[in-house]
Amino acid sequence: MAGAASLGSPAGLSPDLRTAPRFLVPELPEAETIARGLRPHLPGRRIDAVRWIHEDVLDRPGSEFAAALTGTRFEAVGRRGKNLVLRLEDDRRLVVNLGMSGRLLHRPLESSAPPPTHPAVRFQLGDAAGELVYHDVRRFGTLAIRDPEEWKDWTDRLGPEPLGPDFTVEWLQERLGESRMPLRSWLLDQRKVAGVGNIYASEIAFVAGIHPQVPVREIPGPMIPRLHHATRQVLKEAVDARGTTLRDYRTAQGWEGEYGHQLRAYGRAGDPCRRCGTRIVRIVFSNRSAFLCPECQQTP
DNA sequence: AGTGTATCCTGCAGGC
DNA sequence: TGCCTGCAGGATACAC
Repeated sequence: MAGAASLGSPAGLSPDLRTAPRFLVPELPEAETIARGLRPHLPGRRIDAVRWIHEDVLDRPGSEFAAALTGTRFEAVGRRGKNLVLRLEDDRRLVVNLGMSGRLLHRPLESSAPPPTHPAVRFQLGDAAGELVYHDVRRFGTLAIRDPEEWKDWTDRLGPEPLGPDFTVEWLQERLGESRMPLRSWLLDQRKVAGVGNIYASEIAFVAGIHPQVPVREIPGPMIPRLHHATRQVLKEAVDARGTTLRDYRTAQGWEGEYGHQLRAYGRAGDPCRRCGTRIVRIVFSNRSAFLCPECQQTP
């Protein structure tokens, strides 16, 4: 199985289903969407009990994990790159990396929503506030408790937030000049920039009009503001759309994101480029698919 | 410095 | 109908 067919589907499905990616990749917009969904519910809530269904997502034995959190209150809900950061009242953080299929959802005590199919960890909240459920089909996600020093070390190792003030054209220009990595690989490296995964990397390269395999130091200077703008634009649009619609992905309230319909390149192999009509191509490098328009994204 | 491979895990498409 | 295989991906470790 190669090319378009690997992300396509049998004839007979609607065009939307045929072209929309159907694999979960929670990236910055999905994490942001979940954070926004949890923010009204978690701050101030006490963790009354922690039950683990799948210990393998925890950073320590389940009993230790539960003991470390029980009785503590959530203070704030944040995000760092693709990770959710739940700050506790004692300044520790519960850092949730969603991996490939993780999601974090709040369930009120009397919820009419169907129960989660693959719960991995459940946090029972005090004051009849229901529960916080970490749900993860594939369990590539991780939940780590970090004290303030560990948190600082961890967050310092990540690159800047692409939607934050440190991600500037000047910074980008300087960093790109230091590396021979292909653009897609560079964007995926969380130490360079935090929050971009395989879906949005293809989208960003498309919007910027740059081939994903171009070594970043060879990107012409005049293209760098365009890449900077494309990065922000794609991520902002996706945040506004509440993430990409993917089979496994749901927001904290159980909604589906809308960005899947707006994808320009990812998952569209064989379909016409929305800009020029040329067929979108799927290539594989570094063991991952990238999607591009061979006309719009010629190597500079 | 960068690439490729394997690992964790599950669902699902496709072949038979 | 169902079994089997391959594939998808984030992060990481490791060999080259």
